[in-house]
Amino acid sequence: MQQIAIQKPSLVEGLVSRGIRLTQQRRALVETIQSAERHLDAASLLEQARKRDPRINRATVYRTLELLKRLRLVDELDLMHLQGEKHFYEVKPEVDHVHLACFECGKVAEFTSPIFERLKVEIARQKGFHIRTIRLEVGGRCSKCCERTAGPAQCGEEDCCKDGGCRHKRK
Amino acid sequence: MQQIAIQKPSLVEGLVSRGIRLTQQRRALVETIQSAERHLDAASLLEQARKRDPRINRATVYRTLELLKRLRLVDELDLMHLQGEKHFYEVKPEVDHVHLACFECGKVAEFTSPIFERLKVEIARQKGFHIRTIRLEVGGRCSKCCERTAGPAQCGEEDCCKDGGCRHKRK
DNA sequence: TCTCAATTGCGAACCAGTCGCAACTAGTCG
DNA sequence: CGACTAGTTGCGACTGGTTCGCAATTGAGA
Repeated sequence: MQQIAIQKPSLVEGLVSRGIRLTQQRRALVETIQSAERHLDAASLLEQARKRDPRINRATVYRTLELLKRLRLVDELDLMHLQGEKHFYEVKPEVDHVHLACFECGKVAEFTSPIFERLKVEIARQKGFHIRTIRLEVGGRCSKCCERTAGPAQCGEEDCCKDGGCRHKRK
Repeated sequence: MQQIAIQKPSLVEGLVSRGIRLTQQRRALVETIQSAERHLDAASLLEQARKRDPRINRATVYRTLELLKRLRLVDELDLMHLQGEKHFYEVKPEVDHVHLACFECGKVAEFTSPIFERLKVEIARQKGFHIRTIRLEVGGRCSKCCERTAGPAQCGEEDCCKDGGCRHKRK
């Protein structure tokens, strides 16, 4: 039996099926997001997308992201402000997942769990809240960094790092 | 039997016990956060704190918040960008809670659940991730708004609001 | 009370994101 | 196929939250 990779929903299709005009720029942006290997912020999205179509403007990036968010085709992330205030984007997955951001090495891991799904159900039921978007982000120290440095502060800040990392510039 | 209110940890104490210098400005800021009835952003925190000590400067607000975050005495929230890009702050509670932001009426509700606690344990165990901070935010439509307007879009945007609200300016 | 590292105020700078408007274009209709 | 037009884009100025460098001030230990 062949292993079938989890298919991300097609953004182009998502736009066309809603009757949204598919411009050259939107196509380039959307294809870039779709094929990205990591979470892109607006600036790197622009940079990447310009390889497909150099005419794209910064404002168009933001307008397109706004559109995609509104249509719930992409999710917006903060990744615990690992890299300043900017936002990151990913194709909205079939199943919501947790983002685990390591303050030490900067890696971002993803995690799905039936318990997360149960939590969503409980929120909806107990509070009568209709969930449109949900964002669960965790900041701390990943397993590798826990092993590698099992104690002392990495950043030189007092009272910091010792139990899970920090976001200071390294000294 | 007397009902005992859940006590928020004291920020002043938290600073003093760590040997952090307690300036007039910090005291005013910290007392303001502690006694706030709603989630404050940096600007309203400044405004409120100036009633206690008018000398406080904007930069000091940000520097103090940075300090409090680093010491894990306060949590930083986005509240799903309900009101633009600014951040909100609250005294870090004994038990982590979910923030439910209604895109319709703008109210923010809080929610604690044993399932949330179990999820944290599972993240730590399954991924070997040491959690430093966790932030679970939900955007959508609260129960009152679901009752009040059981269907049509509120914002005038097409393909929007109909199942959970949006963040558009109302037309 | 003296001392000095830590903290503050000030104002300029930064940077992600937004806006108004004229020019352009995707997709429809004749 | 070519004209039409609502929707989209590029441009560049702007906004608003946040940060920074530096000189002046201050809390708290000696």
